[in-house]
Amino acid sequence: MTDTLRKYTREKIQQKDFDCAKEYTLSMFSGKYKIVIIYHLFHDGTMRFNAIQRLLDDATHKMLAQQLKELAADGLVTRREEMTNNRKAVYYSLTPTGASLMPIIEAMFSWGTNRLDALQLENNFKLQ
Amino acid sequence: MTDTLRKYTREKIQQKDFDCAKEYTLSMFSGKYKIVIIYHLFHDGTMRFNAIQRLLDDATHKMLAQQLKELAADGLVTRREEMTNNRKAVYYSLTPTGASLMPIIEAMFSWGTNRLDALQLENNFKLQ
DNA sequence: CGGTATCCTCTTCGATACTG
DNA sequence: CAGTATCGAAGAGGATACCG
Repeated sequence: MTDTLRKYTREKIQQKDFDCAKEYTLSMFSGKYKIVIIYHLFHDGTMRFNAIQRLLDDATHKMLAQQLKELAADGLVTRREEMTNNRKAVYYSLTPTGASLMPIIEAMFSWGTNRLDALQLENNFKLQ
Repeated sequence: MTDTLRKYTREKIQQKDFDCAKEYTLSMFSGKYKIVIIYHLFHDGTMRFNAIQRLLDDATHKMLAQQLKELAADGLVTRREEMTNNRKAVYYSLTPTGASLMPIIEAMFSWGTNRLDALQLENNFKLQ
């Protein structure tokens, strides 16, 4: 439903119905690879398309392009194109809006880490 | 990819690969209606299946049942069955683990609210 | 009342190939 | 190098019906 959610909230908002704030936020980063892209752009700074793809070795070319396009459309990421002797280089970087999602992503990281620790403890108890 | 993500992180974790903490957290509440269910169970307390469905008037019976089952499997929600003169009543409530997601959900709500306000301001500027 | 199974449709996503 | 188009397979999700 990832993209369905994005379309859904966009439509609601266009119809001046703003009663979907949490769903809207969720739709910002629930696309495939989006959290990781944001996370890396925040920590490593501006990156080229290929550099991002190398970080996400299981991401297909098509999917990555699509996700970056959506992130740009949502104002979380900027795209800068550069031509150096007939070679196109495209640089992506996080906007302030995109960076403002980091506290939430960090919170998700730390919740997940704690939760996984707790689950492991439970399992160890069971195994004893 | 909602459910795909849930399966993906579950598999990684079973293979003792815990390098997916944020994705794991995301998979906890990115199913259809899950944030809203958690939100309501937190604010309104224990509820019966039908009460939850009435709150989510566009949710189909099947989807709601499925999402509640997943939430229970993930330890975010508990299910309590009660038989009163041949009538089954099922009560759902949030576990402490489920409740511990609320700060993240609140953060998503407030990020979304701020962002939507900012976008409206931008539009007003454009229209002037 | 609450849960599940079946069927059917629309969307997602990967592989591949083609453009500038 | 980066982006897009096409095609096919898998998944999501609604409608409906049936079980306890």
